[in-house]
This record gives sequence, structure tokens and C-alpha cells, in this order.
Amino acid sequence: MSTRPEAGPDLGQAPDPGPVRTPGPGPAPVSLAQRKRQLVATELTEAALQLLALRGFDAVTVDEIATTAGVSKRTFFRYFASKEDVVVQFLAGMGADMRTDLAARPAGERPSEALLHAVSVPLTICGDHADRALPVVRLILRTPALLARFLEHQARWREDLTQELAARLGRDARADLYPRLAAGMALAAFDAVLHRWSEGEEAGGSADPGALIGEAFAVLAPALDSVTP
Amino acid sequence: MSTRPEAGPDLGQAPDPGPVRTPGPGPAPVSLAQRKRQLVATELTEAALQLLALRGFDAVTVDEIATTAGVSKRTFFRYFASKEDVVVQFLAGMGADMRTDLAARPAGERPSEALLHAVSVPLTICGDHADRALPVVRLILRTPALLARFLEHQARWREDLTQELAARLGRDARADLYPRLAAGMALAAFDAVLHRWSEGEEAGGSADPGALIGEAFAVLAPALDSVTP
DNA sequence: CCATGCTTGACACTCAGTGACACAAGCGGC
DNA sequence: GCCGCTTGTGTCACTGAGTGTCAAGCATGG
Repeated sequence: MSTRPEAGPDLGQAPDPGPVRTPGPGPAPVSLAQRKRQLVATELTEAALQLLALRGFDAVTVDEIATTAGVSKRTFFRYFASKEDVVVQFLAGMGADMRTDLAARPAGERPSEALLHAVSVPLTICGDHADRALPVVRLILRTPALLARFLEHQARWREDLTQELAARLGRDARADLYPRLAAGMALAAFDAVLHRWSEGEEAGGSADPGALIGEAFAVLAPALDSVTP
Repeated sequence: MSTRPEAGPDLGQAPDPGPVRTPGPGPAPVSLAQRKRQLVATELTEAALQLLALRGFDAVTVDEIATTAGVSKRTFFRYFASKEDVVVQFLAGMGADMRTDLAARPAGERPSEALLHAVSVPLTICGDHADRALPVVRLILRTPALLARFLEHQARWREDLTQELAARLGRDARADLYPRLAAGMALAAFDAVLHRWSEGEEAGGSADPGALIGEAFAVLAPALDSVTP
């Protein structure tokens, strides 16, 4: 792969069913075609997560994943933009609505409050499905190639949060350091929590990420709100 | 490529001359072989930066870069672990001594002060060589593949800063959120400054990064020092 | 002069990722 | 019922990154 100027997989291009969600039933798609797509997608992620967790990222080829899922290599790339994406989209999908969530917060709310809520969304989801999410998070954090991709996604989140914050506060995202700085701080907290969660008690993940993020924001809050007292 | 468990290029494996520095003469290596190595390395980075800045990351092949520099593709990969690394190492090399710098700060210093100095090092270097550094930074920030690699490097910095901070404060980097959180905040400031610097006045880069980072840390300081008053 | 070690180029190979084309459903109109 | 149309898929061929191997080339030290 490489830069992917504006490419990406041809995932349901009509009423975009959103990032492929893996196992959870959730709001099932309606059309037959959509359900078929969904089926193949989950089959692929399932196969990928199992194989990769078992043998490591490098020891598994895309061909293997595809064949295990019962499709061709070519079809794999019609669902995911890269080998890394099968794993990362699992996490990244959860963060996609951060911006929406931030935009939905009441206008007068302090930045620290609003950001805390936005960032909490994916973390509480993780916490609620720890059995599925924890192995994935661990795999990502300890595989350089996956980490790089994940951070790339995160950079997009940061961009989104920056824009949204700038809009909320009536500031210029270019000329003013604060919006990007605040977004970065929120994501730093996110990362710290993710690390702590994945490392704590190498057995079954320790404290609830929802609680940890609150702890982190207690430290951040004074700085986050210092610009709008 | 992919995960690179512990691989990397066979860069001077004897008394490792450190990351290949590009043009600056600096403390020239002594041995003849070392100087030859250095020469090839700078030739490669020079060729790469020129071609990539001109035609974009995807439109240039490693073969081209190598041939332009007068060596073979195989030799390219003996100097750089990946196509991205030619560009990124330029920046990443500067950040490598962050940890050393942090460790060298007086023990009693407030975390915000110590971190500010550590993070300032690469930024002031950038500011001092803006004519060379700015195009590279812009290229990295707007090329997803390069950004991903750069963030991967930064993750290593964060790890280093985390360890060092934990040591300084006598805390446990695993159980305690604060060290990683503080390191993340410092790097968030770093990123914000880098963005601001690269975007400000699309002409020639605006305010001095050294000044910008001070501005950012003015916001961060209360949070950074809140744990050790 | 010869042995040793380091660097390089040439070659072959794996694997990620893409483009092109042909083929098989599912579906609406007539 | 048949005809198009769209959509998803497999096959094939191809580019380009990255690696292993081997056989020179060229410095050094004895």
C-alpha cells in the first residue's frame, strides 16, 4: 500500500453501513445484499483476529486470512484497505463517533467535561466487551505495524476533535494552539488509559477504563479549562 | 516490510555513529569506512527528499531514489529500514536524545520545566534549520504513510519519556497513570507546535517553534505539576 | 603477498496491493 | 417468461516493497 490519497475500500458505498462491526448484533442492516456484506466482513475479521493473535502479525499472510474466511485475497481488499485495517478498524470504528459526540455536548459545558465524554465513549465500549477487546488492544499495542496504523487513525480523530473544539470555542484552528493542544491532551489521556488497561494484571485486564479515564481527566481538567474560566 | 521484531538496517554496527545526519558536517566520523558510509547515507537522503518533495511519496520508487543516489535498491535498504524511514529519520533522529536530555535535568526541577526542555531540543533545531526542516515536516504531516511512521517513532519517544519520568518521580510506570499521561501531554504540545509551525503562513513558516512550545507549556504546566507541588 | 572483513551489486523470491475482465447472482420493466 | 442492469466475486497479471544469498571488490593487517 502507501499513501492512499483518498482511496479506501469500496465498503457499502450506498447508504454506508458504517465501519464493519464485528460480532455484536446491533442494529442489523435491512437489505439482503447488506447482510451478505456484513457476513463476509465479520467472517474476515473473525478469521484475521484468530490467526493473528495466534501466530503474530508477520507470520500470517492476507491470502491465508482470506482463504480461512472462504473468500479470495482480492475480496479481502474489497473490504479492508490493508492487512492492518482488519485489526485496527475494530478499535478505530469505535472512535469514529467521537466528533459527533463532542458536537452533541451542551454549548456552555467546560471543555474538560465535553472532551471527557467524547473520549469515554470508545473506552467504555472496550470495558464492556473486555473479553473481545483486550486481546485486540494488546495485539495492536505490541505490533509496530498495527500501532502505526492505529496512531494514524488517532491522528484523524485528533483532527476532528480539533475542528470541533475550535468551532465550539469560536477559535481559529490554524492560528490558535489551544484547540489542537486540548485535543492532543484528551487523546494522550486516552492512550495512557489504554496502555494501563492492557498492561494491568497481564491476566484479565484490571481497572475499568471508564474509571481510569476519569482519573486522568482529573489531572488534565485545570489545564483544559484554564483558557475558558 | 511489516513488524520488524528487532530488525532494522545494519547501519554502522560497530561504534554506531548514531542516526545518519544529513548535511551538517558536525563531528565527522574518523575511520575512512565510516566516512564512506556517511557519504552514501547523505546522498540517499538528499536524493529522496528532493524527489519526494517534488513528486509526492507514492510517485517515487525506492529504485529511483537509489539510482539517483548512485547505488542499488539493495543498498538503500542496508541504510534505511523502509522507504518511509529516509524521510522520517531526518526528524526522528532529532528526537532521539529527548530521554537523555530529560535525564540530565536537575532532580528537583518541576516536571513541566524538565519536560519543556527535553521537548524543546528537536523543536529549536527545526527552527534553526527551517529552510531544510520545514519542507520535510510538511511532507510528513500531509503524507499518511509518513505520518504513520513518524507517529510510530513518537510512540517510542513517549515510552522513553514515560520511563524516565517514572524513574525521576519514583513512580511505577505500569500501575500509575501519571508518567505516561505527562509524557503524552508533552508530546501533544510538540505535535500542536509542529502543526502550527508547518501551517502558519503557508509561505515560509511563521513563529519560532521555540517560542510556540513555551506558549503551549504555559497551558500544560498546572496539570503537569499538579501531582508534585 | 595473502588472509580477513566490510560493503556492494546482481539475482531470485515473498508478499501487499491494484487494475482489468469475465462470470454469476439478484432485481425491475416489459 | 426474457431482457438488461447493477453488484459482488474469482482469476490473472502486474507493480513495488522488502529480504536472503552469493559472489565479487577493496580496504586493512600480518
